[in-house]
Amino acid sequence: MANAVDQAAQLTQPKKGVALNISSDASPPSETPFVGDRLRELRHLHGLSQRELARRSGVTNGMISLIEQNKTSPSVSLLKKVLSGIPLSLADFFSAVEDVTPSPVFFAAQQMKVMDNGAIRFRQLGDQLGGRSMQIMTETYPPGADTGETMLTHEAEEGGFIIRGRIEVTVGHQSTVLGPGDGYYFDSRLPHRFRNLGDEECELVSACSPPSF
Amino acid sequence: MANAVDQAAQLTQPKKGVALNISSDASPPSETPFVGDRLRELRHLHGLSQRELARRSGVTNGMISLIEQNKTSPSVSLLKKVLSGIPLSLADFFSAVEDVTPSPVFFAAQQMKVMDNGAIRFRQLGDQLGGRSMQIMTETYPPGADTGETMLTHEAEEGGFIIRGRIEVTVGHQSTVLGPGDGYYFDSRLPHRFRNLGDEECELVSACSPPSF
DNA sequence: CATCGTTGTTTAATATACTGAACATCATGC
DNA sequence: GCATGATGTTCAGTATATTAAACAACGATG
Repeated sequence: MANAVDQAAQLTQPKKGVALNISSDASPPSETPFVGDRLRELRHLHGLSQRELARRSGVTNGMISLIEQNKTSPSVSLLKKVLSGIPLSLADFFSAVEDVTPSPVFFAAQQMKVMDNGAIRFRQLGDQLGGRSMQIMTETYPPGADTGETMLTHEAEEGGFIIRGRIEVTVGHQSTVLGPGDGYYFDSRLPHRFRNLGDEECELVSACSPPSF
Repeated sequence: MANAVDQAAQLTQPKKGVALNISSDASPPSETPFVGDRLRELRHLHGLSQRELARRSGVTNGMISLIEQNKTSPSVSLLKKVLSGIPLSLADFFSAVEDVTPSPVFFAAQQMKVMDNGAIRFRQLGDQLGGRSMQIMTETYPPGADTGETMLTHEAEEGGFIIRGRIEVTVGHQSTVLGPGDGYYFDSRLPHRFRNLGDEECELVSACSPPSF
């Protein structure tokens, strides 16, 4: 397949030593410039200095500097050593070329999205979950609260821990009453239902992957 | 900080080729042996000879031979040239065969796997998580408990809610103290650390997708 | 101000990657 | 038998990657 292109490419082979222009005046004998760019980005993302990464990986800081400036193309062997200090696999290093800055963000504290079902109260971790792989919530069921039978069409898994109170969990045709410290885990496509049969409030922490809404 | 350690470390630096400890005797100092293996496999898969691949990629056949015997670790730049003759991207070359085996099953109640870090106690939801997409746990940190800096090489996301007590969460170079009702969410590849700085036990519910261990 | 302790960059020396050309084998054909 | 042409390997020479140590610049001490 497509060897006309290949033949054309051969014509452009830089012959070598004779025509070497490199070290003369300017700078860049560089190839694969994305390598240095990505390394620098990753290093910053992890809050490491060149020397700190050097110490962790057993590579000299000068080498890391040269790589990041694309003044040299590291051997696979050395690059692997460098990445071991982050740490990151070669596969991830090269695969995430497009994945440069998207989802991986950190946040904490109480950026919660509170939703209300009339009876049941949800506090979702993070007010927007675009691009995330999980949806984590606390769910509070007053006495008598009932989700009714819930069905999801898309593929997901769901689980959680009971924090306080008791609640009846029904999945498929199995039914159990769970209390503090108990947990559940099931395929979201199965019909499921949560009911607080007791006379005290029930709270649980749940996680769903991928997010359901 | 701590340069006595650094000085000590310098003493142990393997000076160079002389002190090579790696392989036995005959074999050269090869690292990343999978590179040569994978290249040879791919070349055969495409029905190419070393010389044919050399011609297409503009790299000498001798070099390809050396790489495939793991007698040298090619520069990223050269490896890219070689792969362009197949053709194949660096990302595809390094992307390992990650088998995704989905088998979402249902279970409930208290089939917990309790683990112990010496200080920190984990209660994992479900005693086996083969094929599951999430790992859900309660984690209990006694006063003073500290995970140390934790890093993961594989791609994952992680989040949780604080149930009781307070805990310091550090992700990348950001740090926050969280209390009951607070939560966190981050990319697991970022270095992270949990420390209980207070004098009362801290409990939280966490979820990780995909499971980390 | 001087003196650390960081940071990233650069430079001479050296180890090693890389080339070009040879070597070694195994086929095929005459 | 000696060719010719394919294969993969090895070798000397050269270009380049890599090291160790210096340099330059910024902040925080005191």
